[in-house]
Amino acid sequence: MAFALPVHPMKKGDHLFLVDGSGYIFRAYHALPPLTRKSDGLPVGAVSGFCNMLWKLLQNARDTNVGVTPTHFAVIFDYSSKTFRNELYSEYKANRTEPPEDLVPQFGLIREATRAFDLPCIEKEGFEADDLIATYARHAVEAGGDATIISSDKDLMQLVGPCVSMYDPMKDREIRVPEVIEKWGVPPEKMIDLQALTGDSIDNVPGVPGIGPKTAAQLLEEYGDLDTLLDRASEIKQNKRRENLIAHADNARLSRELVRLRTDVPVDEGIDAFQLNPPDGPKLIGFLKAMEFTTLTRRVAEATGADAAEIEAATVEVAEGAAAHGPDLTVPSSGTGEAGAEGEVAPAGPRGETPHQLAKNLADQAATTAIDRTAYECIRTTERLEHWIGEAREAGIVAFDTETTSLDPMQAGLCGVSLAVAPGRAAYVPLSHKDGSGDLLGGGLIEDQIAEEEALTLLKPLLEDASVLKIGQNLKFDWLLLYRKGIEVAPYDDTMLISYALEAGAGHAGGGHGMDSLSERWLGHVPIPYKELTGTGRNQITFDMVEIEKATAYAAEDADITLRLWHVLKPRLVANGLTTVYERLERPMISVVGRMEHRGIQVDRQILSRMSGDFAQTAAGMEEEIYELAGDRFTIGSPKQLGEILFGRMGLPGGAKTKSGQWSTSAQVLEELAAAGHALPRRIVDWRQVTKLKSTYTDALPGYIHPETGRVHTSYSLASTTTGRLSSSEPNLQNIPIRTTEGRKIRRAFVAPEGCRLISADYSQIELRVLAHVAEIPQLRQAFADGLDIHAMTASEMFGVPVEGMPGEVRRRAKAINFGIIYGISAFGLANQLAIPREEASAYIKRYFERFPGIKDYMEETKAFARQNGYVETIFGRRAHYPEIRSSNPSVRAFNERAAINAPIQGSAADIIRRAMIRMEGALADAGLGEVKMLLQVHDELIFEAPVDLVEKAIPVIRETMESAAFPARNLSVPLQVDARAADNWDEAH
DNA sequence: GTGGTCTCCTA
DNA sequence: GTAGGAGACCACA
Repeated sequence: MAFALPVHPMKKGDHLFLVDGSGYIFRAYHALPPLTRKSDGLPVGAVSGFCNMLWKLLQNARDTNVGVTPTHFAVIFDYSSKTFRNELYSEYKANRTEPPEDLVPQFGLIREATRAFDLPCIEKEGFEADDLIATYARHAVEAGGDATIISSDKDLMQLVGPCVSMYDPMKDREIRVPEVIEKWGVPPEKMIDLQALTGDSIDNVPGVPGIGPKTAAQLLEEYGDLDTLLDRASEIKQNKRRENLIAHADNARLSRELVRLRTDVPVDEGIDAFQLNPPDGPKLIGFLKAMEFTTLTRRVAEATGADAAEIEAATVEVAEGAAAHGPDLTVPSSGTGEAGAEGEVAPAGPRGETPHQLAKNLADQAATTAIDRTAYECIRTTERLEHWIGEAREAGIVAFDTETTSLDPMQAGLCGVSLAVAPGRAAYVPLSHKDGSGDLLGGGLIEDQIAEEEALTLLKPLLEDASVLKIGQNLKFDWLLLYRKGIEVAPYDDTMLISYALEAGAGHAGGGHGMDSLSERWLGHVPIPYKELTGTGRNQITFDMVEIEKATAYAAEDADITLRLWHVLKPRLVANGLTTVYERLERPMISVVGRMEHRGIQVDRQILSRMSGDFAQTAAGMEEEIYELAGDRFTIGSPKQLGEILFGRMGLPGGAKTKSGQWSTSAQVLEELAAAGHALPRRIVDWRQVTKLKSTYTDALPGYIHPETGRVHTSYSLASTTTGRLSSSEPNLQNIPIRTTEGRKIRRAFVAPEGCRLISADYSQIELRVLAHVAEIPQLRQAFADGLDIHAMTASEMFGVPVEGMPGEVRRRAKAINFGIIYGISAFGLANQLAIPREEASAYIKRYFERFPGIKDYMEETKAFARQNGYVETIFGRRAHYPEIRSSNPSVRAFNERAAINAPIQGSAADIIRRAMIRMEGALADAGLGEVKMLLQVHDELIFEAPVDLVEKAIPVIRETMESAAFPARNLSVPLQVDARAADNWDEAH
């Protein structure tokens, strides 16, 4: 260990150690025993290896093969592998692997570990660790010192020289010039040329096909360097090798720029700041204890003379790739920002600008370059289509949009496809446009259109190409349409979901995250309205009847706008720390939900038809009685007429008024009148129930049965709630009745096919559990840990009534209060719910806050946060915006405050089930349960269809996946509980 | 035909 | 008291 020296600049004889932190993480993860976990399950294997390595280098470097003691020390990380270039091309990386889930939390922990060792933790936005290491190594040498790079990455070997060496901490092996030559056959200064020839499949550096390290070394030995080799490539005897070198010379030069490290990064910290100081024993021990590294804790205590028993474990936050570093989730890539931009984003600006400037320029360009609809091409031949596909491949990115005959992706026919490869460079491929000259059966196909099948055959490889990023707006629609046609679009981005991650609830003009409002908001451009082409109402035509010229302007514009929006919005994810939310919670839902919608659920038409008949008879009888009691025939379904009868002619005491000043005829009002002994209101309530069930469910559902699949395919909206919940429509399958016996029967029409069962798995009390976690309420946590009846526990705590033999009414009130808390309680609302005086409700709330003071704190903190920031966050970092929370109108403000209190709870629960859904297919497949299909989501419930013989095996897999869904991103302080059951129909399964 | 209002279904 | 979607009615075009 170095002595405590006064600050001094690095000088001759000094030795700088530069640890490649990001590289180490991946290497340690794979090299060390996989299942090192803390007692609470947190995986810490890589952190453990990292700490041991640091300690060894700091304490006993001389005893290792490094052989020298450092005077300066720094740990370097990738700021985020999503530097601008990854932002633009993250999907461009072939073979890019997502890090394993149990490695993810360790990214943040390793930074924490570095700080606990009191070592500089260096990263710089827009640059990779390798570039920083190269720059600092140069600084050290220029100051007359030496540098040792702690890494075994071949990408860094180009830096090795007389004063710079490398050290592989796993093998305790030094890497100097002879070692590089031994391993690669070339000296360090030729490593760049060697890598340019061999390429790198992980980082997607192209290189020259057919040339591996052996051949590359031999060629460089013979020709000296890459330029000479390429100039004299024609002399090479081997035919294939010569042709490849000539054909891929440009790739080799590009690759050289990708692998060359930059030594001129404008760093924020000088190397003088890396001077090594003695460790802060207690601080380090606190961290090590928190990690439960007992052996190392003991060693550090011995070496620093601290008493480990006296020191408390530190509190260590586990973030899922801490917000600002979410992009660290991808494997680091090589190359510099400027080189990566070469030839691919040429319009963006001169070389040498930082990646973020480049991204900003692209965004500005996308937003400000005028949209010229006359510049779009109409693609009418396969040759032109192939040309555009080539352009898309070259760009590595393509926005696309499908034009169809219907808004329902399960029914829609394809009219055409549009593509955009750069802002302003867009085209439309008409496939099935008609001129109306044909007969009524739809003849009159216009000539000079590529046949759909032919076009899709050409497009499929592009749409499925792992190295080309596809961009859509509301992509689930196009994804599902193409999925029906045997194309699985990947990889992709969705501008609607990016916008949603950025500002759910922000509520700007135009409402949501549709293309028209996004275009207006971000590009200042109003796209051609769809209705301008198709008309509206009874004269509306389908898109295939639109003139091709107009269709081209419209469709190509959509693709153009989508691409521009992506340039503008995608960088904002990084800037706002929302990349992780988008990549882990939003984007993966497209294919998961797309498949669910595609599967649909079987609905028994007979059951519904029979019920409709029964309901019709019942309602007819009721109507006669109602007319009798009212003394007149009227439209019972008209609240206005009903109000006039009840409160006008019959003179019953009116209760509440509606917004527009009418007497309310809500069920609540009618129930009160019925309780007061009036006959008519009771009949009305019953009639409404029956007609509601008939019109909304038993009559409507059969109309949604798909003509070909015979099943019902709902459509889930991924971006229409403020909190992160899904919504379901056409039909809405998230509001199928359950509360009443009559209504519940409708669920019996949702069935499993012959030989299968439906499995229903639902989270028990998930929102209260989330509340107990986020508000840190000890009694609630304990009650959940003990598996108690949470409402009874609440009642017992509040009213002092023992749980044994508690009256139902007492528990019911506590339950209402618990729900009220989740909804951002008000005395008014609780009084309403429980039909008690407001004063009494007030007293309940007061007592609740006294018993659970953490709740009050949570509410106040949440409101303050929302006022301060205009949004609130779920435990996974999803944001829900409440721009009106600062309204001067007290009722608007109060409403927003309640919503802001509710959103983190409802939204965290929504995030958890999203995580479960995203993992479910893989979990089932891993268990050999690929035939078990997830069909529906109802906020806290998932419905599956499974072959009978797989049901018993599937249930534990489903339950386990759901119960562990928060992990490892978050360690909930409360267990999640899932109840699951199987049956022939949804009623009995639930 | 479109849009607002009222009511009611779910978590 | 939170978050949704949908059907019926009705006034407006």
